[in-house]
Amino acid sequence: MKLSEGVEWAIHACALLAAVPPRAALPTRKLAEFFDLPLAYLAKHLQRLSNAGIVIARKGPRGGYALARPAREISLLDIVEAIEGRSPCFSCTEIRRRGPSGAPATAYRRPCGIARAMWKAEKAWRAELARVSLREIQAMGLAETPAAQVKKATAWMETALS
Amino acid sequence: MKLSEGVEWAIHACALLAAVPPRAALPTRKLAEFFDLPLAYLAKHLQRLSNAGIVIARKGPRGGYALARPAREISLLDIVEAIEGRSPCFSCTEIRRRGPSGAPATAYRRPCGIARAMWKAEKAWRAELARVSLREIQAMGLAETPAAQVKKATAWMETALS
DNA sequence: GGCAGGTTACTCGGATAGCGATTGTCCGAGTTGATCTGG
DNA sequence: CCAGATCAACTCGGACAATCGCTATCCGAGTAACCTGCC
Repeated sequence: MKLSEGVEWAIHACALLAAVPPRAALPTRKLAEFFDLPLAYLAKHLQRLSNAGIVIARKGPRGGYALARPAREISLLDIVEAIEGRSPCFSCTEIRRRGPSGAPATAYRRPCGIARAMWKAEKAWRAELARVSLREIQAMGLAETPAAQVKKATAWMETALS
Repeated sequence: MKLSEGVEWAIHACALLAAVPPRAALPTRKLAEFFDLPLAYLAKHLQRLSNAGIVIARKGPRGGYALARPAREISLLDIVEAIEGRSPCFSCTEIRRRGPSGAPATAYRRPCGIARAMWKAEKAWRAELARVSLREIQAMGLAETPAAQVKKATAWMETALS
């Protein structure tokens, strides 16, 4: 039960993309430089985000990635699902049917109670993630980062886009 | 982001142990037989439950496993954590400190906002799992299983304990 | 008949291989911007 | 000086290895019941 670290990378990357001016794009190379992460592997995660329709890719010179929607309309859940997949964490293998006191599927009217409980908890988790938007994440980051670092980042962004 | 199937096995096993009369114990062999699961692998998970103090192991003839506490005092969270571990799903590697606009740890007063959001969602998930007790799981299973199967299971249990 | 000791069989527990998924990496396809040439 | 075609560099995208954790298994340690022999 461990989320891949790619989730963390993807969220940070999206948060940075939220700060990119409209009509501009940030290439993988620059993103990797900003976070000091391995370029090739970060590219793989950005590719996932692209496939999920969260970011838009632009090829060629002056190309790169940009958010596909306003930051307010992107939730943490969107990003997590893009990286980790949309399949449920808990998969019911219908153990109750097996063994000496089991019965064929037709005998059971409702899904397994254990699975229902697990799925309910999972739903609560997803709901909490869906509630927080990338916009809020970005705002939090700006508010809680030392002013000196924010200035550095702003300057870096300008040189990266020029 | 996938829970190991051992979690499902452990919960089913605990639910069955909840039906065992007081002072009696059910060995791994019988549990594996009841669910038609590989004995050696199921044993590994029961071992985890034992280490976590959820079940009590009794060695020797007429030995086996029994719940360490009343079913009402065992939550799904206890079982999940016993199998999957107690470490948080999302681990923050402090990406914000890295790269050209990073700063040493002392510059940041609060934990990373992304980590806080992820942990909050995780907390909601855990809370939901902690809310449902093994007692409820057992009751659900009894209520929703066809009467014929319940009778079979009861008979099986008597022969298993004799 | 009761009791003590030894035996036996049954149980758990940790240490040990195999495999799939995540991690990590690479080069080719595609596109855009700049350049160069001719009018 | 301008327009068009060419070129070249930069970008993403999917295909390809390596490593780690989950899956699966085994045999040894320990214990409680049982059986036997003796008192």
